[in-house]
Amino acid sequence: MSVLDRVVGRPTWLLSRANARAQALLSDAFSEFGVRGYHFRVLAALDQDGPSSQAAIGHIAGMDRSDVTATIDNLASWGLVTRVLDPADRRRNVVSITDAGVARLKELDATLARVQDAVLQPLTAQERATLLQLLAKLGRGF
Amino acid sequence: MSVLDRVVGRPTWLLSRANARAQALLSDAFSEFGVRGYHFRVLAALDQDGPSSQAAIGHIAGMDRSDVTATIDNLASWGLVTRVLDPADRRRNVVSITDAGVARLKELDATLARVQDAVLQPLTAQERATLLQLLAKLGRGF
DNA sequence: CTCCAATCGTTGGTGCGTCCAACAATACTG
DNA sequence: CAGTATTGTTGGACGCACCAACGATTGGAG
Repeated sequence: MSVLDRVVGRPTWLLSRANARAQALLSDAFSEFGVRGYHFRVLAALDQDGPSSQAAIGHIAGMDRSDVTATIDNLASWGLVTRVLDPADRRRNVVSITDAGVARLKELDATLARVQDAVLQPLTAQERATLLQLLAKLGRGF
Repeated sequence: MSVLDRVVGRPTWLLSRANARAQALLSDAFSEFGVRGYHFRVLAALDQDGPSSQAAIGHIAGMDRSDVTATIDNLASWGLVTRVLDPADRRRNVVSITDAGVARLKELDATLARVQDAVLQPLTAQERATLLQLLAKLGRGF
């Protein structure tokens, strides 16, 4: 027995276990590209909304501004995004995804899709739909 | 729109959101006692199995030995557990929960139960049962 | 009985995701 | 113009989970 009777079966425990497993699969898959969740989220935000300020990226991707800064430091050093001062508002940077960034994002997208499938693998199609619906209900009220 | 179309609805995202919400409720509730999840898990392990070595606690509670050490440092300094060298095997410590520890655990147990309810509050009884069952399936294969 | 392998506790470090406080530079408002 | 707000950056923190190394100790193989 590897876990406590008092804890096993508790919703908070089951949620954290299931999430831990999903995140492990995800970060494993992403690590093959030397990338973390933050990198993907920023790339996806840029692909979706086009060139944006870092504050806008943070808002869209649900990240703190300071974390956006660090993440873009990485992405820029890898040539996946460019960061230039906004001439119209010199407080802002205009961050844009590069061709290499789009290509990498495409790979990450495919990887992400595979991970979703691996995560849900123990469930039938019916169960998957039910689970997602219930999780969505649980998520509202953040 | 606060989140990415590409991410919302994805199982990994929903899981992490739902889990984040649950953990936030939990750590909020525990923080009123100045306690974290590790403290609860160690106290619960000791209450369940009686005086144990730190290695046994780690095994039962699913924690790394090093984290057990740090957690017991805290609990001992708060008077919730005692740690004495095992005369029968001087590599081991025998860790025991104190009366104060039992009392604290009782409070934490009640708190934990309230949190479970708060987490599941958006769901009907039927939905709760279904969710727990599906999460359990997902958790297997850790 | 000796030597080697295994175990225990401890220290110190890594990683990820999340969050906060402070600061200088710049923009906007009254 | 004065004061307020926003932006990016830096540096730090937290919680949970891991890992590597070390000395001390024990147990087993020969």
